[in-house]
Amino acid sequence: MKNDLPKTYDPGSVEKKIYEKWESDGCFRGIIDPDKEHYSIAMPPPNVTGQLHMGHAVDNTMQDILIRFKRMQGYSALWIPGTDHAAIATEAKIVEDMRKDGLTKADLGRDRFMERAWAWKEKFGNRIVTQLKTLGSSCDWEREHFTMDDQCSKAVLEVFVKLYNEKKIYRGNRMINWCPKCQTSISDAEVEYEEQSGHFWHILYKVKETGEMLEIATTRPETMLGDTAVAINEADPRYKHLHGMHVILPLIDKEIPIVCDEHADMEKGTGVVKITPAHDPNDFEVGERHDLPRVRCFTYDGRMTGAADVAEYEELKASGRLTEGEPEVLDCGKYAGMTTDEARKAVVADLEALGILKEVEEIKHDVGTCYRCHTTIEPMVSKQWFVRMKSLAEPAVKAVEDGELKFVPERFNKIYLNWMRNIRDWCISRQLWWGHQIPAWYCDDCGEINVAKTAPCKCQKCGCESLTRDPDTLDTWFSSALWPFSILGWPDTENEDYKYFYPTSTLVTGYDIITFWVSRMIFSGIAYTGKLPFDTVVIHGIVRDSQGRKMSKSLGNGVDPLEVIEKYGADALRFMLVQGSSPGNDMRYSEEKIIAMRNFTNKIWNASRFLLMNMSIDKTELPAEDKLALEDKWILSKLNSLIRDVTQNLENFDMGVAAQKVYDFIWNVFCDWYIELAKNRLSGNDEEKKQNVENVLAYVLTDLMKLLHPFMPFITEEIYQALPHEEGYLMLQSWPVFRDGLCFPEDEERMEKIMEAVRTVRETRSGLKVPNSRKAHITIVTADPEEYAEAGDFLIRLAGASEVSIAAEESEELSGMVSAATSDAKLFMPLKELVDIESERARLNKELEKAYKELDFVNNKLNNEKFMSKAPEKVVADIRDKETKAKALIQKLEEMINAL
RNA sequence: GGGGGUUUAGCUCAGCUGGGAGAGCAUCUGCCUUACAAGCAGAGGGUCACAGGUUCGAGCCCUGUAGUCCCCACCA
Repeated sequence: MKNDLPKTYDPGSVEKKIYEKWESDGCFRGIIDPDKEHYSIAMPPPNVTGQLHMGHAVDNTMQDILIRFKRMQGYSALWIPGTDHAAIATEAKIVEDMRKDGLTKADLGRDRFMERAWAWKEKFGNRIVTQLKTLGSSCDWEREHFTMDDQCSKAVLEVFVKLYNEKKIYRGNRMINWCPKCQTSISDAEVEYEEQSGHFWHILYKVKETGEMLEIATTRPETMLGDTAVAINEADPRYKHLHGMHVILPLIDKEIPIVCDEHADMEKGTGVVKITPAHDPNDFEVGERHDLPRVRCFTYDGRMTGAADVAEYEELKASGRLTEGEPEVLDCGKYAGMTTDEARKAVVADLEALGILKEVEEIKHDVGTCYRCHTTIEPMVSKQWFVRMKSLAEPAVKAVEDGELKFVPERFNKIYLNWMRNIRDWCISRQLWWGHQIPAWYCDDCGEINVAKTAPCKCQKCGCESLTRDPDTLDTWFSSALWPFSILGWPDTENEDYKYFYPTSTLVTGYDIITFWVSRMIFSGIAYTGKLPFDTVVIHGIVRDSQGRKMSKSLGNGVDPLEVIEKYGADALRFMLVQGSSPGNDMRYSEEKIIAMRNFTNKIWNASRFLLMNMSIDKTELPAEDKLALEDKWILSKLNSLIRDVTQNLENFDMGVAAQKVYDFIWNVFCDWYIELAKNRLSGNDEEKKQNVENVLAYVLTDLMKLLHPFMPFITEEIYQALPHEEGYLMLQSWPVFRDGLCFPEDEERMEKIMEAVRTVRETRSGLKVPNSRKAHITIVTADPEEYAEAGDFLIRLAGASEVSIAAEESEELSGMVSAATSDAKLFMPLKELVDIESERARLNKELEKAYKELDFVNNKLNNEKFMSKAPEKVVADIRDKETKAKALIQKLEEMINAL
């Protein structure tokens, strides 16, 4: 007997204690067991920059639900956690942090900077781990990884060298996205477009040969200094006479050719477009086609180039180190040193002064910005490392087309395929220090590129021993692309973990990183391990604030999951995040919702408390079938269906639906009905009955705790431990299975009839405003009294009956009583004084009206020949059943009205 | 410019392959019924955005329209 349990559930005191026990007893450990099938998940590694936010909470809750479910189902489950070094994001934060101390990267130098960075990583990486534990994540911490640890770094080197040798990685001067603030290149995927208002400046360029003025529109006049051509469309009748001619570039009076190129669209603007091959992706391509010189007029920190920049270029040229395709540098003269914004103003002013600024148009256009710092991106030609994507993308496209890998929900297949089919070469070098340094050494003598896993002692070409390592690091996604197998020991393919747990099973992540990460893991897995890294990608949405806005630091509307857990418990938070959500859709956070879930934990707590207070058994054993009461069979049968449904839902990744069903069952079936009915036997004197009902209660509650466990691991474990139970933890028990022997459809039906009677009485009493204390002797008149054998106890317990008589026929003495009807029975209550005959008649007539409406509906169907001939049997049978019931109800009601 | 999501009760959202519309919160009524007032019992509240179509039957399938959100794209 335990009646000392507190009336409200206190998650704070329970959760931490349980997690520690699980962990110290090794419950999270993935075990290599050849007799079992494996189920593994690689956790999307949170960045070491920050702390847990709601996004992580959803992501990890969903993974934990799956892993706990599969673990209980008997799979050898492994969930590998870890963190990501998040190159650019982390470096930016570290640099910011350094600035507080008045330091810059240059002040510290690379080695000391890295020391500082690692210290940062330790601090924030650990914080994330603690936070994931608070959520209840059942991951194997002994296998925790970090994208820059030895094992992951080894995989990175392996891949880089392999791809380089296969000529799938190359270094070249190509158009890249440059972030002047982060001072690094970024990949196409990392550019975010923002609508900004800007201008269209119409500038007049003079044609050298004819002297006429050509009108050219641009949004970026400052780039004109780097123009090396203007383009027209070959077919454009307006400019046919200009083929092969030249224009004089204003401001610097440089002669540049007029070229014909498909890029020039006759429909747009004036049909003439300036070409700046070094600073515009399209122009770059035009330049390629026409072999135009590339002239760079911006520096890497976002200013106009000047004499010093030119000198630097000349020096490089003189040393013979200039690589192919490297742009020339222009001395912008009076504009040199200005920021691009300043230069734009100056250029426009000068053009205007010259009288060749024909028009200024206000426009809105999309401007590329850095996804980390939202600085405007400068497209630049720059020498970077690239991955040739075509051959890698092909099998990755095919895998999804062929259905070997699927996204849940399915619509994300499309998004993925669209991206993968249109992929361009991936710029993987970053001008950062925090990351995997590129394993390339340049010969100081001959310039040869030496790529190797370890520093070579001499140049492979000329044998010179003076080598300089490429200072750049790799895109952070380069290492995370290898995550599912690098954490399992690849490239050591003989590693036991790799052999057993790879490929992983399911990937759970948000739709926002499908292109960044998911797609790259897919092609990487295929290319390097020969296998897809997972077979299913479960996509969830993002958590928004209560007004539907994205949670963000700048809005200050973020909700800290830890504070929520502190206040309401991890179980409540987890349940809120999945219940009522659907795959791939965003959800809103609201305090009301989480309170509702906290209330649910409390409901569970109290239901369990009630059981424990009445519990005399110390071992749960389901009574033999003939010892089961009607309500026992009913709940067991319902539970059986619940097990089947919830299992199915979880297997389909419908976690929201599964959660909802368990919630409904616990609250509206188990608590509201079964526990109330159980009280009949619990408070009686029959020891055997008492034991039987205790067993059923414990049995059902135990299974419910199992079904709920993946969603609410803590409270279920706590309750399980308090109930009579098998040795060990709930989290390691086996998942309930559907049992043929526990299907009692007839009993379910009989029970539903009695429940209908209970509801009808309650409804009637409520309509009459009968005080709760006022009990009544209820008479049930039914053609089949057997069916209602148990109804007496139920009505007494649940419907304010003092006594219940069951009769096959109506007798004299029932006349003058308040009456109500179900389709199967008439119910009489001596509450006459509460109602006069007219209002009683009105009440019954209202019921009757409803019944006739029902009959109308049914008749409509039955008289519809097409329906009768085409509708499936089951539907027709259902209608016929309703007809019978409606008719019965009408008959009963009419008799009652007549008897008034 | 292309693609996708979404539109269901006052609010937030479910609704599985088409078979008479659901939950939580909020509202109203009555209850401290010995697990729970963070609770119990009952009630009200919806032309499922709009217009067509397919079907015996449409919230669900098809076409179009509108609102809203997002993604992708090189628009000078």
